[in-house]
Amino acid sequence: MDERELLLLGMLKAQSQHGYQINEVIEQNLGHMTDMKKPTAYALLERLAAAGYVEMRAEHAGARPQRKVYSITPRGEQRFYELLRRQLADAAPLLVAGDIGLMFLDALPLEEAVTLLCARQRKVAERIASYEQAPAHDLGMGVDLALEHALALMRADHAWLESALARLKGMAPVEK
Amino acid sequence: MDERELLLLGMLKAQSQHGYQINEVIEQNLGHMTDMKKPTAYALLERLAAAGYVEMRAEHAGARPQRKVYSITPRGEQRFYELLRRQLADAAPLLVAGDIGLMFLDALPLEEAVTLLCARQRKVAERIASYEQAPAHDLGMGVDLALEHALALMRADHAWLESALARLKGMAPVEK
DNA sequence: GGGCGCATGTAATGAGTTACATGATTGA
DNA sequence: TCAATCATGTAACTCATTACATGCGCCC
Repeated sequence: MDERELLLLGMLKAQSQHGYQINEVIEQNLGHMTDMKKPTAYALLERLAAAGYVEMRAEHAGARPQRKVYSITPRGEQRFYELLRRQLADAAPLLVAGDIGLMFLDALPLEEAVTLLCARQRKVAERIASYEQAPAHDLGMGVDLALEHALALMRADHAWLESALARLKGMAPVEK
Repeated sequence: MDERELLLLGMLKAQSQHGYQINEVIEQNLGHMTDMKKPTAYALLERLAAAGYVEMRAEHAGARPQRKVYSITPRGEQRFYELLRRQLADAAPLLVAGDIGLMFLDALPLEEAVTLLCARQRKVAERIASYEQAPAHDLGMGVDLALEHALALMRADHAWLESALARLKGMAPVEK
């Protein structure tokens, strides 16, 4: 949750924006980094405004619907740096949901387990490919770093699956 | 959420248990795999019972407090296999909270960024060490697989930090 | 009899998602 | 005029967490 706050503050620090804009950037450019949904972002922006971290000014200027442009406040900048420092120094526990499945792998016949993990590996490969051709940086070099980090983890995941599959296949045909 | 259901069903498939027992195993042996808290587990068990996936029978046998022993039902086993297959074949999006921080790294002076990432790397190293001396397997070989997988990812994380730090340090002293 | 371990929860709170609602403008 | 896009949400629901509550038995 903190990371979503950091994301919004960071985006507003780079440039004042209205909610729709923010949601567009998230959907189109940052889909790899967060899965925050639109209503969540709108609600968070309101909470940030209530906390005094951002300011809202209505703007039904020339354009069509009235929009609410948010800008970061000095207190918001402080908050941004606080969250940023905390998150950079912190190592998230890194719980992968799929690991629970791995735990019970031996409940299935080896052959099927291999098939399923192959499918998983294929999906990981696809995701890697989609990250690799990500649409260049928009918000500075940090985004590249983050993307690279995500890629490194996914490649490790793929490699681990490779070795696990090799081992599983190795023990499969013994019992026949 | 599905993975928590899978975890409980898997544990009950291996052996009928009461809630307290399950929570103990989770706290003591599976702390690396899930962060589910006690009240959550109790509530989930009730939901599973309501759904007909597990059966509950009260047992105020010899021992002290009355306990509720849960056993998996045939429908529960079906559900278990369904969830297991889905999760084995599925590649979770793998969103790491810390990546958001990385995105805004350039908002800090290089030197400080390096210090903070060093701290993060240290924490990752500690976590790796704690996983490495994990208390052997309890629930079959699958647990070892899952642990190994988690370790592989953490080692990749550590290695990536190493290379990123090297690069950052390389560009630091230019501007002085 | 006082504290610890066993065993089960409840209540309050908050965060997030999905699906839906609303209304204005622009282009075909 | 109809659909798409812009722009903002609300309502209902689910899930999870935290902090607290309860009560029994065992051991010192």
